Amino acid sequence: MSTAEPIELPSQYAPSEVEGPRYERWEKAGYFAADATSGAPAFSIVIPPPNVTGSLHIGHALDHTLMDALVRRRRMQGYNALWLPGMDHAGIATQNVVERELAKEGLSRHDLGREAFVERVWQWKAESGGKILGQMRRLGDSVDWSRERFTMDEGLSRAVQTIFKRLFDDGLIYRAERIINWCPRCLTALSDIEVEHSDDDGELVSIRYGDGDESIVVATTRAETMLGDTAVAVHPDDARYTHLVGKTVELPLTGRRIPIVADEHVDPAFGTGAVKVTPAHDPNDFEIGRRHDLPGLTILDEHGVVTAHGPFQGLDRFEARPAVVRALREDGRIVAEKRPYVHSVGHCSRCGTTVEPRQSLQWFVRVGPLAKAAGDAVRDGRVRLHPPEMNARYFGWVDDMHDWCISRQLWWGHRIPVYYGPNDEVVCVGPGEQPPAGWRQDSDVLDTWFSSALWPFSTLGWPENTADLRTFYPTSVLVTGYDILFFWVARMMMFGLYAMRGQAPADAVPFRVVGLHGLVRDQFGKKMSKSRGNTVDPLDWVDRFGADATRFTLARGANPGGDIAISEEWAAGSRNFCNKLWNAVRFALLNGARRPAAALDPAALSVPDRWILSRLSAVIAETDQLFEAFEFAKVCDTLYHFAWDEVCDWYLELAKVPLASGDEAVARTTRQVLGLVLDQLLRLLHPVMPFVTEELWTALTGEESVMVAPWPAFSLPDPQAEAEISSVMRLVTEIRRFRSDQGLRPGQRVAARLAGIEDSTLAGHEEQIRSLLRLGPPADGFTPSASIEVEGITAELDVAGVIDVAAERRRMEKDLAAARAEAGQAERKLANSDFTARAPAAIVDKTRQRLETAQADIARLEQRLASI
RNA sequence: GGGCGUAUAGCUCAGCGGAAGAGCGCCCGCCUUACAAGCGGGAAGCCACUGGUUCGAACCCAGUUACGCCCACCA
Repeated sequence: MSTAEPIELPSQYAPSEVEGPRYERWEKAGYFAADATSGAPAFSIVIPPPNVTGSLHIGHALDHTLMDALVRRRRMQGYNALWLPGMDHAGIATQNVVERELAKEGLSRHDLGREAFVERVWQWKAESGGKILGQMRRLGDSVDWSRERFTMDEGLSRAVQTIFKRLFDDGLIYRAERIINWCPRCLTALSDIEVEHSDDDGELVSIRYGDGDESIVVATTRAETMLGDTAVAVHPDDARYTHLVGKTVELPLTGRRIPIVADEHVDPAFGTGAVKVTPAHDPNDFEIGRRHDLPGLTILDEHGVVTAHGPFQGLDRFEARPAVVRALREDGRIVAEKRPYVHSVGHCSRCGTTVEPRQSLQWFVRVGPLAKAAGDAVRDGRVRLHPPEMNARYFGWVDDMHDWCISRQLWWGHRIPVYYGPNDEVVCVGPGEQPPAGWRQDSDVLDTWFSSALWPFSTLGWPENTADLRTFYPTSVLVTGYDILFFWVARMMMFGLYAMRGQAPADAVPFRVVGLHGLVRDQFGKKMSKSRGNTVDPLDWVDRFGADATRFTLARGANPGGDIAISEEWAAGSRNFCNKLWNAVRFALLNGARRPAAALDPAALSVPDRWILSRLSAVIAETDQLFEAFEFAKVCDTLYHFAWDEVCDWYLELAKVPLASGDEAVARTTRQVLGLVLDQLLRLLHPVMPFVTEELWTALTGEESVMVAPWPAFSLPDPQAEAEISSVMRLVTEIRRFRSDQGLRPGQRVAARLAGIEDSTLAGHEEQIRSLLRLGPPADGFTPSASIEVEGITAELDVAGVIDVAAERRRMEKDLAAARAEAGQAERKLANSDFTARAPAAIVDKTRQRLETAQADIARLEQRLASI
């Protein structure tokens, strides 16, 4: 009720006392849980599953803030909102962690054996995995814990096996001998996206193969691979070498003779125009080898150590390289060396080891038709990317995708459901099926991304036709950083469209909208990295500034697709904003304001009331529109300025007069409006700042939770009140400026007369203007010694003896110069007949008004300058 | 080697065809009874450069320069 007793809050907001208990209460109340049987429209988001080995970093904090804001808003809007949490088993990463643990005990995974090792990983997961889930609670993530999933759990494993079988039966999964990226440390194949390229220093050596007229010079940065050369290739049209094509040359150090072949792939303009061909250790050479039926000679084992080549046997590839060069030099074979030679080198994204291209037998997904469908879904608008500028990148990727190597020589992961018979027969086994007795299963596991590609539907129960799947698929939005648009988003698109293709075409997509945000960077826009020492631990911020401040800082920087620069100062600013809200509500409660129980009586509203309600209406509409457009930064900015600049700086100050007036009817209305405005504001802010809004809103309303309060839909526009209050603001600001310029103490009461106000639109606002400016009434002996004129009202102040005439003159001269410039500009424009004839009438009118205002200012200032 | 993006106040960024904006920082003055995590006032920008389109350009077009990112099997 609006007549409630005053409540006094502490003068500062203490997040740490609020956040833990509030989260627990929400969870216990079941507010996070979605309902598959609800008739309400569904809204669903699946979390990008963090690695089970991971902990919350600032990028997650951003991601989660945005998702939580979307979900919380939808929930308040009455949607059946689901935010589904879970984790990724993170094949290589997790296996590495557990292997490192074993190493401390002096063991390797081979000492345990496969079964025991996998058991050990599960044990590790139970004990130390999922740290990040606890951290999500600290952030305030409103996820449905009852639906938490893990990519290796039983249901998801069934989904993996099911889709593998389908793809296999459709001929979209095949096994082939190919050159793949091999990590000699992790001892597994890697897909292209698990390889990171960097420009490294190397050495380019030119080597002469053969002798005399029958010799040819090739260049390489990987000299050791010459041991595996099985040909030299030249361009078919290269006249320099036509006499050699079809002949053989002696390969130095080996005594082998290798053929010279002609192949279109060779660029005759590059180097000598001759290329050494190592089919087993280079993807291009592999293709050349296939075209010319050349044997592949593997010279490195899985550790990258040279096998069976005389003096080089047993040398690591990086030891073998200089050793081979040395031997060639002694043999007089090196014709040129270039060092350093910068070239692009691939590294394992997990451990940084230089990747070795290696010929081996692996499983692949034939991506052609899948990628085509993934591209089409965006092209025809079934899936929209936000911001749309990301389309080009997306198409660039899906339209030119190479087949995906999905087998990994690891133990932790989904084992490939293929069995081999005694005579190498192959069978792919679906869920529930039994392989023929005695057949052995493929020893490889699947790429982690294979299971995460199923995430939007495997988590909802697919391949069963569950209520969750029917209700929440396709998911509404996918929120993630643009950096994994290709890694993950494109793959979910491929598999989602494939697995769900039985549904209506529009409903097979895994999500309808992809909201892409940028990377979190430091205050200078630099990438965060441990080596730079500029990383931010979001939990440290949660501890020091509160979860809301951390979230607000991130959301406030989140322009669509753009990177986000943050620093501690920004977090402190957000914390200050929390405190500002706290104190605004504190003020309201001290004055007995509460959210009104009944509708307001429009007739009782004062102009300031009508103004703030009108502004509130506009802000609600704007917030809605910005949320729909994923304009999180602008949502935050809009609400920040409304709360601080309008509600606190002006409305609360204006409200002090009626609250102190002693007129109970007037005070009651003000309390009601104050209660209403704060109630609505807190609801608007709740998606981004859940904790402080909850604490304040429950105090203000006495109700259970703002989480389940309806989203604002209030509208009471009042242009007349807005115009009046903006006049008040101009007058007050102008007088404040005068006082400040004149060095008058803000607290000092100055007697003033507001001449002309009785006849102006501001007639009813005199008391408030006096209150805002601490102006006293003109008493006996009042002698105006300075005057400020704004909008036809002349404020005469009795400041004799205090006023600095020179300062005042300077100020007026400055204003005058500005007014003259303004008038001149407008005049010139209006003198241009092209402008008056061709510009829209509204623009011309506006310019005319500008001119008139400026001219009036000039006249006024000139007169006052003359009289001062 | 391809593709994309960005250049606006000291810093980080909005604005994207009709009078240059925000946050932080900076300067001046204030403990004014919600808040000093605060209040009031203020300074600060040839909107990268050069041309073009337009009555009008920070905004559209072309070129230049400088950064940044993504993709790529160049020996």
